[in-house]
Amino acid sequence: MKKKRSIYDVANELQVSVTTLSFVLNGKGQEKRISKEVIHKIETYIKEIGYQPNHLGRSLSTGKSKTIGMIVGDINNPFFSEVASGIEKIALQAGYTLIVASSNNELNQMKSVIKLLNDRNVDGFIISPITGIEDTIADLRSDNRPMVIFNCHFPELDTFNVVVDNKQGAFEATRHLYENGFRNIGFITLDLYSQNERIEGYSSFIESRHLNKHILKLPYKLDYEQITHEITQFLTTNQELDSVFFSTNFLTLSGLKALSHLDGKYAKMGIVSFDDHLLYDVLNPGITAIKQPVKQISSTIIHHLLNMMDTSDDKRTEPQTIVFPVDLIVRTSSFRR
Amino acid sequence: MKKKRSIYDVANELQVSVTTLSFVLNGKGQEKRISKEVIHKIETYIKEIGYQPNHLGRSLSTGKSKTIGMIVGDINNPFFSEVASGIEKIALQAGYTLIVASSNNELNQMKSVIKLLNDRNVDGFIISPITGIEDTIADLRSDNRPMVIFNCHFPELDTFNVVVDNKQGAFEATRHLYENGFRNIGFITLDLYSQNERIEGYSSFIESRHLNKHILKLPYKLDYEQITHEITQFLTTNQELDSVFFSTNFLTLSGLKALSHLDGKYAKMGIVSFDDHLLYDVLNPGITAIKQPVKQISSTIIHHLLNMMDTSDDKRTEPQTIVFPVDLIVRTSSFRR
DNA sequence: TTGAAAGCGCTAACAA
DNA sequence: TTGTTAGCGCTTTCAA
Repeated sequence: MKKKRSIYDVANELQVSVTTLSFVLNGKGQEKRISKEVIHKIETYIKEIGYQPNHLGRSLSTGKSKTIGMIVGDINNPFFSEVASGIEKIALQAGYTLIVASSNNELNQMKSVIKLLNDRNVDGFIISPITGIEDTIADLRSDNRPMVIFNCHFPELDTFNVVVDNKQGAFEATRHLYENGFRNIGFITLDLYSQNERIEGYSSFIESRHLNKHILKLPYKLDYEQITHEITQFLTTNQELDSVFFSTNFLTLSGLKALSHLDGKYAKMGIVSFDDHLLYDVLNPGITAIKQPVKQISSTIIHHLLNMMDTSDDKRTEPQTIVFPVDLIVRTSSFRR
Repeated sequence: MKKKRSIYDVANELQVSVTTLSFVLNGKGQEKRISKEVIHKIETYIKEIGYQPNHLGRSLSTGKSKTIGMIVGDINNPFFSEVASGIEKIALQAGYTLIVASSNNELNQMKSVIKLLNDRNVDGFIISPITGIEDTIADLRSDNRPMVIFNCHFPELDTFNVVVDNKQGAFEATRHLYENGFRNIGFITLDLYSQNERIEGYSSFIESRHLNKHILKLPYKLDYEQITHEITQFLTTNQELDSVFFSTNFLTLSGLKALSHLDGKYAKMGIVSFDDHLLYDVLNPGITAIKQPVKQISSTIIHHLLNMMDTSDDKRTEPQTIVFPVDLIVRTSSFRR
């Protein structure tokens, strides 16, 4: 691997000082009153030889790595991968590189990737948190690290959060089933912090109509087969159910699998899923879903983070929680068939 | 943000020299014959204050960033995200951070992210290439940069490649339809380099039985709606088709959508998809698919790359192409119904 | 308008 | 066995 030219080499070849060169390289030519000719000469030469300043040297010197660390539950989850790719795009344009790491919803894993990213001197964090990580976040926060929390948040921490109205979404999904004549609505969810508001939304509607709650809260670390098995159990032991509201995409898939294995009666169950999926449109019946505004979420996250990273510690945006409404995409699965 | 201790600060506090400290920090204590007590003292203190050497300083000094750059077509594609997360896991354990960037199948985008990653001093590349990128890859190659090519490859470049037997897979998928009685098999694919072998596989089988080819090659940059539209067109203008083989996951989704909009006759078409998907199992009929061995692919890629990065330029593994076989997962969509 | 040089944090050759 | 010190490539203060 051929060694790249350093700024000294280039300065030498150009017969200018490194200072001058550095100024021009950083677009401070005007500001520092470098002569037009010199600026031109430098720029031409740079382009010609394709010189690129070494990022590491620059980072070490400036203390900024121009890197953003993002921690999601699981990058294979379409919601996360879409948010991540939306963010990546804008980050790139702003000169930042995005490093995405998965926590797999495990506390230790999450702590260790935060540490890793920290050791890598990321300039900012984007985190989808899980229970138990509060302290770590509080530490980063008190250290004044630019950071945006998304997907769910801890109200007791004064962080900058971007979330959707999970409670309202779950409430409406449940109501939607109710309004279509379903009275025994089951709710299948995960034992994850991010699901709490959805549970609240469901419970809140059920209580408001004095219906019976049927909640299945699954450990988050089960695989597809196991979840399908658990759901099958749940459905068969709760014969009165006429409809189900799934709290995530993945659960819906397992749930549909489970339903398809059961007898005819189940083919008529009402179904709603939290999180939309391209395939829901293709299925028969089409699956009614709560859709999160992914584009808006990702763009809000990255713009605020960029803003925080550009601003000096003291006058950063106030901590706040931005809540996006969700959409109910009505398809046929939520109707009586 | 509080300033972190440097190695000098710590050396001072410990009353040892930076050299000693650096050696111990890098696990060279034994090798450099540092006394057991000193090693112990250092390790204890390090742990106590939670000191972590600055990565940038280290990288600048060693010339290794301990970072791997991966370029995929689109991180939202489940195939890529699964390969990426498999790689990330192993890379992390080996002390490497993975940066994943999407090319969106655009040449310029791909060139610019390769440049970006290069400027970021990544130690190795993992690339899913597209047409037109040959020269860039050849440059990296002649520069002796550790690199693994996957998904598809250019036989004329002597790179290290990890691919599946696309041709054989497509051949068998087509044969499978044939053996189930379908005689007018359409093939819907994309205008991407990575699809060429699949086209060959299809063509090869069709020719071997003297059947008629029906190929729809779509521009890769269409969105879901447009693709659905094009497929609908294709199906209605080729009334003789009794089955379709879709070249990618995403095409299958659009295709199913298109089929669902057409009249009853289409409900009986034979269907096979290249690339499996969790949902294929849930659909009715279940979609028969060619499944790539994702785990093996990702593990092979990263292990070989780690190996290349650990080895001095001259005695690296010979360039070679590792080809994995694919599996045909038979479900009901490929039977006469 | 330009140059010299210190410093960012770390590694490792060399000296002691 | 430990300490000194010269880089790694860049930014930026200070002086000219």
